[in-house]
Amino acid sequence: MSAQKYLINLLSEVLAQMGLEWPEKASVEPPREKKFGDLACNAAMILAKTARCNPRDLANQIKEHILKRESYLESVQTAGPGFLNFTFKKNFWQSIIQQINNEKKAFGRSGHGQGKKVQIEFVSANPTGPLHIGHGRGAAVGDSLARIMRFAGYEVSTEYYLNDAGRQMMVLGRSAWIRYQNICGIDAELDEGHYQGEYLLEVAQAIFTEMGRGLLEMEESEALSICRKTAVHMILEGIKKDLSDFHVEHQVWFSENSLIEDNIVSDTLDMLLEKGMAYEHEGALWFRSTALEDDKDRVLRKSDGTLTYFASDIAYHKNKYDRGYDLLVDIWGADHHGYVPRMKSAVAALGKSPDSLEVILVQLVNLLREGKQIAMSTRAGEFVALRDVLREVGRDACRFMFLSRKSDSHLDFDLEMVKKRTMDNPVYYVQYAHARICSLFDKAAEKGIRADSSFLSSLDLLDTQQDLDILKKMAEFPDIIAASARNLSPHHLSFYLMELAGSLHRYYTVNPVLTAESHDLIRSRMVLFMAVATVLKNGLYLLGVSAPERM
RNA sequence: GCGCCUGUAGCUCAGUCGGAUAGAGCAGGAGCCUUCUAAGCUCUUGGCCGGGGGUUCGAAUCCUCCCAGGCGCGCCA
Repeated sequence: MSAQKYLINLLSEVLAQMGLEWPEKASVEPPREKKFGDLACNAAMILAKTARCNPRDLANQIKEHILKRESYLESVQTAGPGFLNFTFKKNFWQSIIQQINNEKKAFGRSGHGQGKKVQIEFVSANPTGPLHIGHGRGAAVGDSLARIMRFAGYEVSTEYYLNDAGRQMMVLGRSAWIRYQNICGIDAELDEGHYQGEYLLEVAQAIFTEMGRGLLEMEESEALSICRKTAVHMILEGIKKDLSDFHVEHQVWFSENSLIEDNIVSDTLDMLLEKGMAYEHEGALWFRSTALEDDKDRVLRKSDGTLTYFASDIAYHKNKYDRGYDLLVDIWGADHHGYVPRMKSAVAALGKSPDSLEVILVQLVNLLREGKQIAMSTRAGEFVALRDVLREVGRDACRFMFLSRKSDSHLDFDLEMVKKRTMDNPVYYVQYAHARICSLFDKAAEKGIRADSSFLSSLDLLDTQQDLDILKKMAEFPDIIAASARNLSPHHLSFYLMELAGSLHRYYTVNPVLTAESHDLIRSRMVLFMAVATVLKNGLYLLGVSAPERM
């Protein structure tokens, strides 16, 4: 059991004895300064009003009650305006090693999510070109969040929504068609509305290789259809490869077209009409979003009869709910933030709580090289592709960088910096801690020293301040996972891993392991290191970053 | 004009449900390898938490007004 839970249970019992209840708002957390002990609680200050006495007196009463009991606590102190500061016995912390050793890969798992069914939809870039660096950030956040939430006891499914319907696809087909005609020596020009990217040249080349000049003989509509389908297929394959190279998994690929073909969109629109949430006006169909959270009504079907993306987006979200998810997480580029109110309105119109849709807005990535901005313009086709960045800086560094920031803060991504092996680029700091431990175990094996669970008996030798620092840090891991899941914030985990790696590096520098003064101490430190390696590896896995055994 | 996000050390950023004297890395300064990986460690300099008001035992955190930067406000996608 975690120290936090242990204390909350203990305090709840004691408070009950005193005729008080554990206040939900109270917190049990590590205090800023070590001299205040392992964990601090503010319950006395919160309860002071209802108990009608001053916080310090109340804290003292609670303390007296606790001291009458048998517990893992070494000391209880009151301090400041009414904090209760707790210090645990050393064996409480030492036992974390046994727990890690028992649970191994599962250490850090919890039932925090209570099996809640969650769907995370992310990337969902239109299949009109390769993924760029901004998509990469969303991909890293979504994939890691899925891993973290699964670990924290949620039932998570990941999904990519494929916009394979609508005008954009037509434009894409025409752009490829023009490229194809160019290859055939026909004078046709891309205009501003077309996709300019070089990758369409590859698409056109592929068609030419397959069909020769055959398309020129066809009706234009047929040729366009071939161009469109080939382009979408090839681009989609590229996107899938980019994602798998980035170790990003989407369990479901959901086609917008299928929503239309299966009449899910039209059924949804009918339902909105029935509920009075949609109305006809000037030949178009409108969604009455002002009745809910939006500041103006939105068009669902244009007067020319075509659907807006919003119409299929509503149908798509309805379909998600119909599949039984309790929580929908959408990860969008921050430039789409204006859609949040209308989407929340749509959710409400579907009869669901707006809180059952969480939109994570991922800020755009500012790509730099040695501090100088690299210009990016999607329209001109001059964006920097994710695959190029991966090739240059590597998957691990790229993912860790994306996951070391709050997703809604702007990210300066300096290519030269991300390649550096310094603390500007902490991924190596964390991985190095893991590699150091593995290397040490190789050395131990050479010397014929082995350490396994049979050495867990001498853990009481791990009693220095540095031992305890590292033990307490490891004990935090399950709570960090749960908090990252609850806040939909993978970056908490990145910062945690940097701290744990720091504890390990400090420990390593000062405390010899294989040349420690006694056999028991050697083994104790080895099992300590084994536990640290496990936690680092589990944490890195959740970030989608490798834990190398050698560097 | 309206709305959303951001503003914390020279730089890049953490700061969870409002908690104690605001943190980390980098950069600057001073040290540490005959010893398990120096991609490391130790010490140190550096702050009006954008600004003003408010809420309370207590505010970087909540409310309000202002300032600066980014983004969005279409029968576009």
